[in-house]
Amino acid sequence: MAMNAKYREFTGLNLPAFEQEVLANWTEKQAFEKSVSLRDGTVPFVFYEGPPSANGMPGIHHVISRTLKDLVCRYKTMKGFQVKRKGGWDTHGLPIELGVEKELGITKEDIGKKISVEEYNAKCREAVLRYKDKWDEITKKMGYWVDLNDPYITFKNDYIETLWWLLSELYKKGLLYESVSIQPYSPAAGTGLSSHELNQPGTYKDVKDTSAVAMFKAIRNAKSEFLFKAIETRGSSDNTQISNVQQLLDAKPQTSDTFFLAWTTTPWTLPSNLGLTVGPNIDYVLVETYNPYLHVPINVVLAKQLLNKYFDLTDIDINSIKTGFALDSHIDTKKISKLKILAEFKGSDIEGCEYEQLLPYEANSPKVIEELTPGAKPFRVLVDSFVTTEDGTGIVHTAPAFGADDFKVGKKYNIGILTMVDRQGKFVDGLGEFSNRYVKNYKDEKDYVDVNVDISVKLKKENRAFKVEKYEHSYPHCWRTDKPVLYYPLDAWFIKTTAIKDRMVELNKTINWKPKSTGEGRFGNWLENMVDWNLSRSRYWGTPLPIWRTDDGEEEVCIGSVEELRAGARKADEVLGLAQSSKLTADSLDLHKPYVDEIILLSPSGKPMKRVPDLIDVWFDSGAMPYAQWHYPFGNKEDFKNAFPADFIAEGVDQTRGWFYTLHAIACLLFDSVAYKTVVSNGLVLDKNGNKMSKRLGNVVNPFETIEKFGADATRWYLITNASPWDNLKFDIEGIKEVQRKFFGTLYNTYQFFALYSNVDGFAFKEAYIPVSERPEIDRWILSSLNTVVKKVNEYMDDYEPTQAGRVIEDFVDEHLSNWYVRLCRRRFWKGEYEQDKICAYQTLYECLETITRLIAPISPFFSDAVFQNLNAVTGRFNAESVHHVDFPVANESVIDELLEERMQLAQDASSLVLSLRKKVNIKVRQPLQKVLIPALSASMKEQLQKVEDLVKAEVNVKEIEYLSPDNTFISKKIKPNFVALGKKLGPKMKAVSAALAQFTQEDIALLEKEGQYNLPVDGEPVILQTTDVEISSEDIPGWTVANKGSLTVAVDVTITPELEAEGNAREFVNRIQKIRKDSGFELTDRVSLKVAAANGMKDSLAQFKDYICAEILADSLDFEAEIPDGIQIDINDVLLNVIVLKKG
RNA sequence: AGAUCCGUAGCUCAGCCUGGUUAGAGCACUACACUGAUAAUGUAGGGGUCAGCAGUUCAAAUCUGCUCGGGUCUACCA
Repeated sequence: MAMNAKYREFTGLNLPAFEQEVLANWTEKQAFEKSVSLRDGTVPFVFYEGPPSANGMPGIHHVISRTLKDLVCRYKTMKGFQVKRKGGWDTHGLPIELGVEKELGITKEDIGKKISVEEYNAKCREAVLRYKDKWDEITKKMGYWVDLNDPYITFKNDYIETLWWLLSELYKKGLLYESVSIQPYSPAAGTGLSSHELNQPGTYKDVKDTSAVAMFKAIRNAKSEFLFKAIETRGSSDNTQISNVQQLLDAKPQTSDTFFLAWTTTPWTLPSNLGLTVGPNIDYVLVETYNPYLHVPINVVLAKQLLNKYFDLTDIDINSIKTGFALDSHIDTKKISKLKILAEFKGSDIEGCEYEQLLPYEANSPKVIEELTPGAKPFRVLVDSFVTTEDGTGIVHTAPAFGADDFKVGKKYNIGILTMVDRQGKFVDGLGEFSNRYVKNYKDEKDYVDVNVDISVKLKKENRAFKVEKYEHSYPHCWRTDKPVLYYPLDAWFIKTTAIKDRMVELNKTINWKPKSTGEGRFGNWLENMVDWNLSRSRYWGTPLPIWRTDDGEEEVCIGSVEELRAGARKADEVLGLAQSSKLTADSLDLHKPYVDEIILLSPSGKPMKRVPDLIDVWFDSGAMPYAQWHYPFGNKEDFKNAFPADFIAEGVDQTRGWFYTLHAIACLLFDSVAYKTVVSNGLVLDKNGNKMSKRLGNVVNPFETIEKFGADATRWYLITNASPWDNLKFDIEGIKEVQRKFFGTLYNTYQFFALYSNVDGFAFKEAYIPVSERPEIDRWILSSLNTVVKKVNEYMDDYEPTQAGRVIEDFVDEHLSNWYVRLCRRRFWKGEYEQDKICAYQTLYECLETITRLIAPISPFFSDAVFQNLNAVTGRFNAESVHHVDFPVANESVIDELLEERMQLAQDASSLVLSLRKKVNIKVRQPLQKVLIPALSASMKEQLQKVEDLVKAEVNVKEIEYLSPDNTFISKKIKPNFVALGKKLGPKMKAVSAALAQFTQEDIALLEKEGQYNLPVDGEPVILQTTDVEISSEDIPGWTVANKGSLTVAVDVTITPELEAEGNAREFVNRIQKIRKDSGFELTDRVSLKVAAANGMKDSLAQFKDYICAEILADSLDFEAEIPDGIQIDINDVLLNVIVLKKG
């Protein structure tokens, strides 16, 4: 390795420039590839790259999740693992289709008409990697190391073949099945809608619909007998609340007609009604009342909690209403004010009660129902927990075709299914006056008459409507046609994830979720409430479902490989006389539409089979990447085995039910394994005001600009340290600037400082490593702190807490290394000869810098490598080309000295206190003072302070420190309770004791200290206080200026004696001369001669400290002149004098 | 509607798990210092109903419940 003699020095901190240089260096040396290959033979650490879609531009939110992924991979590499990172691209799916349609100015309906499926898909394929260049660029510039030479691409035949294999495995296990599901459907557009489409802005609109409370007439039989009995006995009568009900009470039952009330906002679904659903634990009541439209007596059943929606119960507590309650008043005319409660019961009590069909026609006759669903038992009361008492009547009109819940409960009770609306959105034939009418105005008819109103009117007339009104609610609309969506039964293929739900829950518990709550809460709940995975998509650009079946649907096959397809096609060719094989050669093969749809296969009985038209959910594509990226099981079996499951994945929290779920589901289903052991879900990146970034708001941050302007490292450091990855990040450019200035600026300064003096002294770590124990206190201290930091950073990184790791490092660099170690040690670097102490200082600072570069390498890969390489170029301590090829620092526990770190904290606090006192009395630091007094509360405290005494004296410029022993009576003390200890002991007496302690005199405190305990009577009972029960600290030293922080108190003797003043003058003078040296552009080592014209007092001061002055300013001579006309005038403590500083030689 | 995260100084965040009496830091602002690291640094100052309410406790930013506000995901259902 080429060695440099000198450390490289820079003219300024320009992070982007650094980075370009480092990038070129990486490319040239193939640093990434080497970082992987250097770990050949070591334990692999498996990482999965969640494939981004390259049909859109990368945003700043991609930078954060990729930073997270990158830093973990870099860290693990430095920890000795081999971390391969195969990249990938997600290439299928709706966003791509939509993008293409927008570009071509077409809609879905035009596919197959204006443009062939073939052309359309070719366009999609083209669009898919449109921004790949931009992605590659951001990947490179942000320093994300991922292997993009051989990425997996989801549209490739090999990739799809693995998907087919997985699907065929599922099929073999009986986990892939076809069924009807209720999906959002747009009759106007003639297509099903995905949840994504339904979540487009503006699809949910507030609309006013005609809603009806329909009356379903109960049939008297064994199940419902108790209701009719209650009508005959008219309830148990005596719980009357309101008078004037004699009439009601005396009358015989006027009718036995009994109705279940059920509310709907879509009356058009009523002809398809097959059931009524009640909640098992909801309280229902049977009420005698009358029909508000026809004024005929009726009995109705509804949820008790919803009585007041229909009945005038002003000021009456519903819960107090019991059977027998009667009311006949006229308070609110809008509601019914005449009722009697005849019975009360739970929903489960009326399970199975039958009722008459509400709107019987030819098309929905029992005969038709039986034909559609043999054995179906419709028109019954069902029980399910989805029913609430939020709205309506607590009884849900159930039309299985038009609601997911309805479908589910209908299936449970086998009530059959009626779909009285066709795909155009109009009623089918055989529904009397409603036949062929559109259920919503789908065709923009000018004189459209709302069929829902007509249905309601009919119900009213027939004593089948209890209440009809306009109801405003939010309802989804098709984002393309703006027409209301309806939920409609469509054929779809499902994966039976519910079959292994328990196993998925169980395996999830073994996954390390960051943060934990996402795994337990969001993901855990999602698993608990899982439904089967609806795989089908009616689209064009995606992975085709590999199922072929005969026209009669009797025979079907699920193809699991290309070879199987070829064999099947050959067989079909032979028997059916086709020539398909040419479409299936390696060159011509394309497993997309329309090509695969053209392949005809042969059924076992010799019939042709066609592929079912569905594509599969793109989430299956990405969830299958652990297998498909290797083309498993068709090749690379070893690669797969070594890379499953993943040790670590990371994506945005929005992927919880996306990628995280599909990975988990497929792995559980087919491999009975988790797909990943640790998953980090990061939060969103918001703008600085906390708004979501969106193109519409124009608050999107361009990651290219950010990185070019501030550098990738500053951006990465900011993203990681500002907030935990899983918290949302309010992205503010100012924050990056701060990181740049504060963290990188400081580190850069520290390096520059080191390089400057090392180059002067020729330090190259050639000397033997000086044992830490032989180094000065402050060196041992910074090395102890450094190792403490190393220890913590390792712990945090192992725990996937990079934010904490970064903050610890940041704190060390700013507070300890720069603001204390370097500041206090500056003289050691530029004073004196190149001997032991100086070498100690160089070795110590070097070790700090070198260790820090390795610690920050995962988070800030560029700057760390630049500094590391510059250091290593001179010393050659590592045989490595890059910081990313070396090992991560491991803490040397033997160097960690907690007492030392503690006393240095004392020194820092003491110095800070003295400086603040100096400030208070306006004495500058350059003016020496004689003495500082510190009360030592214990022997150990005194010992601790003595060890750092010299540092404090130098830092605050005082001559001596004097300690006051604990038993002196000179200082006044204060006492306060040790709450933790006393609270446990005293409990409720705490307050009294606390108050008593506040009243303690100096004598009381002294007594307690002397005796070791104190008898304090509280409420007549004695309380014995031990010294450990209280905290005593010094407060004041009479006659001194004091300051304190915690238990540390310092006092300063502010008397300036003539000697001190003279020394102050001398130091002030040195300072001025140094400034002149610097201003004159002298080198650090230049020797000078000095001429001074000073007056009496000042002259004496300077003469007295002549040796000191000459040593400080590297002067060979200091001569006093009477007058120097052309000298430089300087001001020493308000005295003006002239000097001349001449460079020698 | 459900789940989940978040709410502490003008801004960005610690502290909360494990309750303890003056609630911290950085940035920004103001003033004063310092100066062979200088696009730095120190000291001091102002700035807080710890979102709100209730509870548990001798003691609550911290534990519990509810409410409000913001984000995300899921759902939208009579």
